[in-house]
Amino acid sequence: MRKRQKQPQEVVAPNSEEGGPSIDAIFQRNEVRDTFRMSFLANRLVLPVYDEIKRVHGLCRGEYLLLFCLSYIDELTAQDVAEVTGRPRNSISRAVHRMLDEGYLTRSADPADGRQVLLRITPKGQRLHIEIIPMFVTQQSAILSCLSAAERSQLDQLLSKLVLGASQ
Amino acid sequence: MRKRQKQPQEVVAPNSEEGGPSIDAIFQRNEVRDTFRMSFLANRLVLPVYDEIKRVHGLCRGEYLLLFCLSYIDELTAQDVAEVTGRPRNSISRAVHRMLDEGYLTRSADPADGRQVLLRITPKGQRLHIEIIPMFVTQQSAILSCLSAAERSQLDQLLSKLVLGASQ
DNA sequence: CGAAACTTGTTCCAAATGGAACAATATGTC
DNA sequence: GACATATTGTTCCATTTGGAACAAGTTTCG
Repeated sequence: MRKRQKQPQEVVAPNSEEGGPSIDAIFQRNEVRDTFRMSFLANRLVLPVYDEIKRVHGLCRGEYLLLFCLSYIDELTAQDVAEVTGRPRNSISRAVHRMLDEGYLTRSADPADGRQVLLRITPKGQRLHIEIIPMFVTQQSAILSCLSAAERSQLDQLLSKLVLGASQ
Repeated sequence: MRKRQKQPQEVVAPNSEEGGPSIDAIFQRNEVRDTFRMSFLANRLVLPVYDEIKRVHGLCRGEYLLLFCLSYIDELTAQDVAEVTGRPRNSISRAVHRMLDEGYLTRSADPADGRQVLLRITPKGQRLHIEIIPMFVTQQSAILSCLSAAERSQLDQLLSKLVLGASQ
């Protein structure tokens, strides 16, 4: 009988339980295995945490990504964040206003360019970031726990190389 | 001056151009590097192709994922697809109706269980899949082109292991 | 059998998302 | 300087998305 638990994830999951269709076929026997396994893993890493962030703190993904960026770089414009996160500018704009209202951000006109507005994280925003980041750490550790230290370092190097190559 | 091209991507991109904030900081110096690099890569692999699919064929991501699943497994219920793709059932339901209207799918009552409906891909759906898949292949090749054959095989093994571990 | 509990697919609704057009400012070129 | 062009942030609107409730069918277990 079909009797599997729902798993929050994207694309495809291997499924070894009897009774269901042999879903491994999707993962094993397709032309773009790497693409869909990567997508699957990314979503496993990230989606449960975004759900939790929304549940606990009421922030949607775009809003948290804004906070995340500003946690590592002192000062950014909305345009910077749009480029960095790859989201359209209007989404950033919305997120900025929401985060301003909540007091997680400050905004100041750029004296050098009247079009731009400089964004900075507030102490309140930093506290929120510090509260949230452990969720990602936990999730990442769980997913990576099946790798040995050597394998993890391999993965680290491969990801570096790929990200560098992909962002030219 | 800030003069970078917009790149379609998620989360964060390293940015080596002078003038902008040193965005590498986000990628290099954070506690969940692997998570965000993986997310970045997944989106680089997948988003431009989904955009193209929508532009050319008018299918949204959920609709294409449905087609994708049925291309590799003969017969699935909506519930199966929901589990496999990790999307909520109502999204699948919508996608199924849309794809039925377009003639990419067929539906037949399951004689063994009156609640379920069995989905199958049509020849028209298969033709569409065959037309789309090369886009993913091209994109994946481009992203992986910076790895040697040995590194690609390393990556393959690591992804297998991770996916297996992540889907228990 | 029959009542409670569960599963499947659907509809309804509210939120998130992204494209397009827009006003304000900057830049480039003559 | 003046005009065309580009950039930034915003608003508007249509689409996508996901949670919650629901009806119909199935299973469990007394």
